[in-house]
Amino acid sequence: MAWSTKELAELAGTTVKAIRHYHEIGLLDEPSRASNGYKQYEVRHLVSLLRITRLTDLDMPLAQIAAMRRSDVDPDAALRELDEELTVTIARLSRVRAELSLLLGQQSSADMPAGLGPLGADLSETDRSVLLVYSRVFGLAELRDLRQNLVDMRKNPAAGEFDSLPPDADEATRQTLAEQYAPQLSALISRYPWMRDRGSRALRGEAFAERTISQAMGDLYNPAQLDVYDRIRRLLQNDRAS
Amino acid sequence: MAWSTKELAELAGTTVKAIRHYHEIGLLDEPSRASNGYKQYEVRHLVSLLRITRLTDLDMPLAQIAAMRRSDVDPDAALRELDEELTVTIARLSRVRAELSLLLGQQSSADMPAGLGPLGADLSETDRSVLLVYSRVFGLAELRDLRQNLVDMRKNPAAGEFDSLPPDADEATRQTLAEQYAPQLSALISRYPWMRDRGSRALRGEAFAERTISQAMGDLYNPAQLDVYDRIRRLLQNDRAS
DNA sequence: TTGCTCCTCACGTCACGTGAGGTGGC
DNA sequence: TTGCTCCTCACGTCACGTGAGGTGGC
Repeated sequence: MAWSTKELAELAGTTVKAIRHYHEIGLLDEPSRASNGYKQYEVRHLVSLLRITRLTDLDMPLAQIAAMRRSDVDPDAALRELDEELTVTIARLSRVRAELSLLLGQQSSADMPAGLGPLGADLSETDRSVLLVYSRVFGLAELRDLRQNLVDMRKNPAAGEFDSLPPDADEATRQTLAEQYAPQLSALISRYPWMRDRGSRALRGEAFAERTISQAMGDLYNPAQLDVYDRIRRLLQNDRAS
Repeated sequence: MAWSTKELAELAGTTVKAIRHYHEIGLLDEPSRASNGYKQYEVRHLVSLLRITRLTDLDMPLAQIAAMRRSDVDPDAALRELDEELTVTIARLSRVRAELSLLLGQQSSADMPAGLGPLGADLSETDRSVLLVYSRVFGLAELRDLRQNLVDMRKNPAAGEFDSLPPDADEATRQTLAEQYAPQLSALISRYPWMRDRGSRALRGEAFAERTISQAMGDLYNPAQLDVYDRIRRLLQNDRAS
């Protein structure tokens, strides 16, 4: 006339396997057995099980339920702790939802740094990669300036040629490209003066930022393109020197 | 000059072990190795990894991220699905918090059925067990009536004697006890008429409710106490018959 | 030589779920 | 005999974490 495992599970609104699991970890006493080995649950097991399911419904870990049973822990303190964790979790999930709705509402692609909002469709894949790398070493404010930079540079008439520049482009071509970009970059640096010593804005130290960025450029641009950057840099230095 | 696993982890705000895990499940390509076997990560790995961490931060399962990568799934649909799950989760956690604050604020003990609020301190452990069992086969409204019943019966002058009734109590004692309880129970049944055919209120069928309750009583009361209940029942039947 | 970093197994965690294979009751 | 229930392993799931034991660079 006692309850079977399945009946107990039904009564408690849980599963047979959950009950067996509670037995395994010693959280729930095993009942006596019938002659055929079937478990015979009594009210005391249902009472224990209901306490467990109630607390697991509150997202309390089984280990903590066990601790409460051994009275290692003040029940009230455990519940308060649970409540604090819930507050944190809910806050996090709400932030996640907010970010999701940003991603969904606008066309901001998922492989752009968070916080930049939409825009990025006007950039090449290389540009987006550059932005992503920069996002790991600079703050959001710097990132916005850099994105604007990249967008403006897209509009340079030489942009197409730079993108498709073959690795073995000859010197004249590289120099011409550099000269086409130099005035624009000069203007950009005047507009965003911090770029002159961007190291000071680096989040994790100047050395790390420089290493990270130079490696990224080595990955993203071919030798000819890198040389164009180098030539631009020298042109701007001469500019300031004169 | 490439990034080490640790550097990549730092850049992406994750751990070395997470990266290795993504390699294992084929979610992130392995980079080429240096002569000493060290991994050499490039920008493309950082870009891939950042997409992964961004989506895991949104609580997207890795399997789904993989599906998105294989373009098995529409990214937007995946994000919307995520959003729906978040809505559900947040709602659940908020309900949990509400229940927690009930448990904390009032002195409602954790081994009472949920929804009954406080009160229960006036009941014996046996009574609380009875209520718990009833809570699995009756609705909340019935449960409230039953609790009131138990509280009222606590006030019966014979309550103490019933609780400590020895299993081998003689017949006269049992009969006297039954007669002390009968009028009160009679009044209670008039007050809550549904109790006369409680089976019709059972949530999961009358047979199940009857079996559950009779087994619970067998567990909770000794033979003498059960006999008292039986005698009360007969007294009430005679009452109605006359 | 010492301390630090990188590597690869292999096993652990959490709360169960999912078969596999066998037995008992009607 | 058939179908249903119960039982016990043993392994799987999810997203990694935690050592163990070995090697390389300075």
